[in-house]
Amino acid sequence: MNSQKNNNTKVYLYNTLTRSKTEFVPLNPDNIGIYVCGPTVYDYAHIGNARPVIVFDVLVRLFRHLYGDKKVTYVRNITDVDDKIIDVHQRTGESISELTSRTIRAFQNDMSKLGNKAPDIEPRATDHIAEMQEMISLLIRKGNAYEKDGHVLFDVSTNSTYGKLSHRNLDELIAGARVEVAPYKKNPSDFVLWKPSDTNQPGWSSPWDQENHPGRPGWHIECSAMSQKYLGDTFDIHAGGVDLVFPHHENEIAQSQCANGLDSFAKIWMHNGFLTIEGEKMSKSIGNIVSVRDLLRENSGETIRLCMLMTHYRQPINWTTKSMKQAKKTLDGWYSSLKEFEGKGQKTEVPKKFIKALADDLNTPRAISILHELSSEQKKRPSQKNRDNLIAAGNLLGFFNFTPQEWFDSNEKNNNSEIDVLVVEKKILERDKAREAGDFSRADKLRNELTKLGVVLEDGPNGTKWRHN
RNA sequence: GGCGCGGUGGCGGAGAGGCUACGCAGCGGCCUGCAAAGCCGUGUACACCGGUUCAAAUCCGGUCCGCGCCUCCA
Repeated sequence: MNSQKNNNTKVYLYNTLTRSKTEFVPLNPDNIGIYVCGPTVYDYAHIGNARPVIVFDVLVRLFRHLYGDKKVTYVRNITDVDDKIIDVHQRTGESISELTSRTIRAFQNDMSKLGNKAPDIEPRATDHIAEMQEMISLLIRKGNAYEKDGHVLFDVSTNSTYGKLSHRNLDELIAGARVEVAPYKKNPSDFVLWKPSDTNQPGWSSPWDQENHPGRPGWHIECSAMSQKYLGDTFDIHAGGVDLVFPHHENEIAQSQCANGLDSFAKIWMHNGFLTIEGEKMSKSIGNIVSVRDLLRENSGETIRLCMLMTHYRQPINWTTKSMKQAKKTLDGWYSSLKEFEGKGQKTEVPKKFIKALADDLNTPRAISILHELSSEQKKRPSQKNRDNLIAAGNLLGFFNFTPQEWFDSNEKNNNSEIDVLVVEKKILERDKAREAGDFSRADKLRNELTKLGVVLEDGPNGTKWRHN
């Protein structure tokens, strides 16, 4: 319905390339291209993997709202060839194709539960080996890459602008190199475009095979090849976690620009901040990896999403159960303000200031404060219009996918309580009788019993309602 | 060592030269048989030291602390 939008909301985005916030001007307002680095599929997604997905889902929603549903192409890749995948395969014996397709399904399922819309295109690296090989050949022909012992390496010294994204210069990189220099590298900073596989590793035949030994691509080349295929040589936005700035994105830029021209490739680079768990880095050795799957067992996807969006995307975020509780409480409040005038909602314009907050480099915390305002307005002066406003704004962030009834009912499940509804109803009836009879001490006793069970009673003009605490 | 980010009230978290952020919690009140919800009101803040300015949490310099990347980890 909103395929054609005209509006004059200016969007400002922080660009890692320039280290500044500038007005976003689409290369082509009829087709805005966004490429987000997706997961390597060797294990269930953890909460850190979810951050870019949620954050850039909001960006895509905003763009669709401003420019029209059909005017945005959102690509998020899937890395399904990688040494970590091979490791898991060799450890567990599960075939690589089984492991990756199972993990992809789980990822898509988890992300959808977090309120994320699927990307338009979700290309898999292994479906694009030919495109990668083509780009590698081109780089060799142009003199930007060389072959050595079955490896193809990118020759960083041929790229005068190398380091412009991460603001490093080659001399520093060489001087500060902590990595052992592989014997086949001309320069310590050269990186692999293609490498030979052992017999027990997945491989594809290539022009660089030695004695018919197949090989596999290096990490960075897939994003260069796939973004080019689906978004063209030059497109609007490339995004991912900050940790990808170097070397991944730096290397992508080097490959793509050497292949397609120095002014090609993504115009704006966006990076979300890092996430820690209760103040510590998430790591296997500490054993504090929090999977989305586990969180979803006890929390609604909307709660997790709100918790994520309460912090601005470029800020570091510390993931705690405390902030999850606060997010849950906030959503309870919003949903309870939606109880009135339920039913025939109307599509309304999303309040301007809400859009403006998001258009200011995705300022979700400010957008959320406006949601509070709208919710409070609805509590003070309930009306269909106020309700619709709150819903429209919330929807744009991916909230309010439930009715209030569904929302509060699901609390029950998430609390995984063993509250017996019949017992509760019976006690409430007893209490009502006691109250009518003026036996308030008995009424209070019954209330206390229910409180202990985690049931909150709300006496209103239309009788007593109850909900889970 | 190099590159980069950050330190805001009890907690979470925006803002970025002068104007209440906001939310949670707290406190006082209204309402209520009592509560809950809701409403009204309210306190506490910009790591430290200098500087620029009529005015600095916001700009500049320095110090301290925390974190990330430089290891195909988002």
